[in-house]
Amino acid sequence: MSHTAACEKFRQFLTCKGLRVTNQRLAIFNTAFAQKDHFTAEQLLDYARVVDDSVSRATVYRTLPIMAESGLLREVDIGTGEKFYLPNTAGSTTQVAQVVCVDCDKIFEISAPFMEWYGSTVSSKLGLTPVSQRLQVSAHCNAFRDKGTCPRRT
Amino acid sequence: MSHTAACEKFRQFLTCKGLRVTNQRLAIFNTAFAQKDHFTAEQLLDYARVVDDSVSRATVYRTLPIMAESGLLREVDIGTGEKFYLPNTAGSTTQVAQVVCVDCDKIFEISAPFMEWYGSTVSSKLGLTPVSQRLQVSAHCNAFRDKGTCPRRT
DNA sequence: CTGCCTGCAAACTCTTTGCACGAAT
DNA sequence: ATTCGTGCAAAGAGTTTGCAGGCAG
Repeated sequence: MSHTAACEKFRQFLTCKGLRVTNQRLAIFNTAFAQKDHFTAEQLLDYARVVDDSVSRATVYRTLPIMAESGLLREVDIGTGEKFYLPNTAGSTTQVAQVVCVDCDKIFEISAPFMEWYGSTVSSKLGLTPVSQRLQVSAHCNAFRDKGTCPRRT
Repeated sequence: MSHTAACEKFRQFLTCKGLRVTNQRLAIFNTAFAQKDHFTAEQLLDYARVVDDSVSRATVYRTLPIMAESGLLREVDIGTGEKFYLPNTAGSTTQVAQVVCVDCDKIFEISAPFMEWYGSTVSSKLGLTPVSQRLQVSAHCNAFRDKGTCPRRT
């Protein structure tokens, strides 16, 4: 999905939900959707302020859940205290797992369609209806272990 | 593993690591290991204070990572802001997934040995060595949906 | 005795919220 | 003209940490 098409979808989503299309929301959305990698709320604030310096931290935090609900952004919680976000360029129904390198702080997104099957199977045995599932692998970097550094390292 | 055997293992772990066997650490460990279900740091503080009212919040928070490292306690992070803990009565190498009911706030622990295989497979493709993996399913309670309540509800 | 361990309270991180002003519809 | 959205700063939750005194080894 192109950036402009995504932006149009976001505007539609806002209108559809009775929410207003404000400059701040657009600036935040455009900045978020332009990212190539995972980012945090704080990073998004910095980036969005370059485009529109009137954007505040509060609005970023208030807009992130809206964008996530629209399906245009994915939220990733790897248990480090802060949440990460990622443009959802693929279809929103894709099931993905994360592989997190503890040396490089890099997050890899891996397609894992079997997760949904697992969630359904296990839930039904407990009399539950699955809502979502997440699968995360923490790993060490071989390159870092061998050479003391890694090309992916920040 | 019996409670007394576990306590002995904990003492050994402390000594082995050059850490001191204090009354507070023992009170916290015994309280934690007596739990039948998941508990939070704050709950553990309350429970431990019944046994030894000199136990402080700081010491609970400092002891929890030690107990987790010893393998006698498992740490479960379901992304709700607070961590949960659970006595590790089975062997420490057991791979478990969690099913979290969003209606009842109940956490089910489910054996999922394939997680380890998945972690290894995916990691090796990325030049990584797996450290740990977690698989969590969020689900709604059918009983709650149908009757507006659930026997597991707190 | 030595120095790790402790309780207390303050600090910290990330996120949420109350309020009065400002802008979208 | 309404009403929702906004920035600011303070509050909030959960956890960590600096410090002076206390207890294990």
